[in-house]
Amino acid sequence: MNITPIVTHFSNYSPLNDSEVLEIKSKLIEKKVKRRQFILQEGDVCKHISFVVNGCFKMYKVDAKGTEHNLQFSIENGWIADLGSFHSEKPSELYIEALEQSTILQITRPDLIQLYTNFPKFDRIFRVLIENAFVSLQKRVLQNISSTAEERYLDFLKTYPNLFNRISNVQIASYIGVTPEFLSKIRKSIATK
Amino acid sequence: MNITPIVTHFSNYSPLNDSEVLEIKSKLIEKKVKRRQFILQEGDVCKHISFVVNGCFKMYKVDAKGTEHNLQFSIENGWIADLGSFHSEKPSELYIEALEQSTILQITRPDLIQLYTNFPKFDRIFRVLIENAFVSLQKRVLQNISSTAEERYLDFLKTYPNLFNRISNVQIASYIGVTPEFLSKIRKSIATK
DNA sequence: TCCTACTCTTAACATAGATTAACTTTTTTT
DNA sequence: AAAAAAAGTTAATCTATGTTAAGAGTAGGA
Repeated sequence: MNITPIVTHFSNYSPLNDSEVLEIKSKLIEKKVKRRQFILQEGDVCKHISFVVNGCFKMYKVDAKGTEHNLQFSIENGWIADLGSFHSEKPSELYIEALEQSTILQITRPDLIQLYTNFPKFDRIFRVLIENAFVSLQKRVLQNISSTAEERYLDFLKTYPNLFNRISNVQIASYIGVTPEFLSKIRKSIATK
Repeated sequence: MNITPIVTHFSNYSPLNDSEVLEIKSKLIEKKVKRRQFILQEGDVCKHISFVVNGCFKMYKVDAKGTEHNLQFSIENGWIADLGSFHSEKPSELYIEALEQSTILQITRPDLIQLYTNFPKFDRIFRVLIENAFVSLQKRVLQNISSTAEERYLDFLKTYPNLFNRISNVQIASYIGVTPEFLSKIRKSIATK
């Protein structure tokens, strides 16, 4: 199990010493996930937070009509979990599915709590991580209530330049909250400008 | 300066000992704010996070057309700040304005960092606080991309029962992302069901 | 207490985006 | 390589929501 990516990731927030690296290593579970495979399904409790070593995931909700709505994508060096379910230990309403063959490193809730207790530094690291995620989400909420679909699409391309050439427009449409047909119309309109 | 409300608030996450209470006390700035007064305006760096002792605030963005879009409300025992600006120390694009005569307790960034350093417990407390805020925001994003305006309005009433009888429908409309005129239509349609 | 500014509602008309369905192209699986 | 599945596009039609404008009700500040 190669834990270099996650150690490097944490070190960007706060350098780790040897005992911290050992502790982390003892708590990580490596998992290989095939394209289209789920690591969380509606009704299950989210038992792990997952760090993406390589590959790509989407987290989404399926509404009453059966339509998927993408809440989040994660690629290399990102995290993915239904944090609400993970902390409340209640069944999730979300799915997490691999869009590509992927490798992840998972931590369970008891292990994460132990980690926080033994090394308060991880409280700090995860506080900063989640603060950043929170700020990004706020930006997305603002955009959802104030921008047109075209603006949201253009902003998506700008904000996630490493993602848009890797996932289908169907997935992007679901993320920005329009139908694939309408996104197609938007793309045509942009192209002919 | 009465700091009981904020001490009680923190104690809900993790009990504070005497030295922690003293440290907090030394860092808090009490501020009385009149209705319609701003504690943050576009272009200014957000210098404080503010705990609401009593009163009510809205945080919003003004778009190119001059329309306001409400990102967040905060009442008693809530926090309000543009966390992005606060941490990056870059100018904010947001306004924070009192909807009622209010009292707040503010902490500056240097003081907060000192607090984290002296008492790692606050890393923990704020990590949990922000995790909860993050989960709520995720729910809002999902709703924005998957629900109708009527569903979002009904959910607002359910989620914030202490707020809807305290603020105008104009403010609610701006929060759920519709015009006041359309919210009026929704309310009529609900009433005649 | 009055005045002014805001809030709420209604209605006619306009538009962004959804729906349905059909078809072609590309990607994935076997 | 073939078959199957998914992605992308187009167009016609429909619907949720926006816009503009006007009037009545309410509340906050002087």
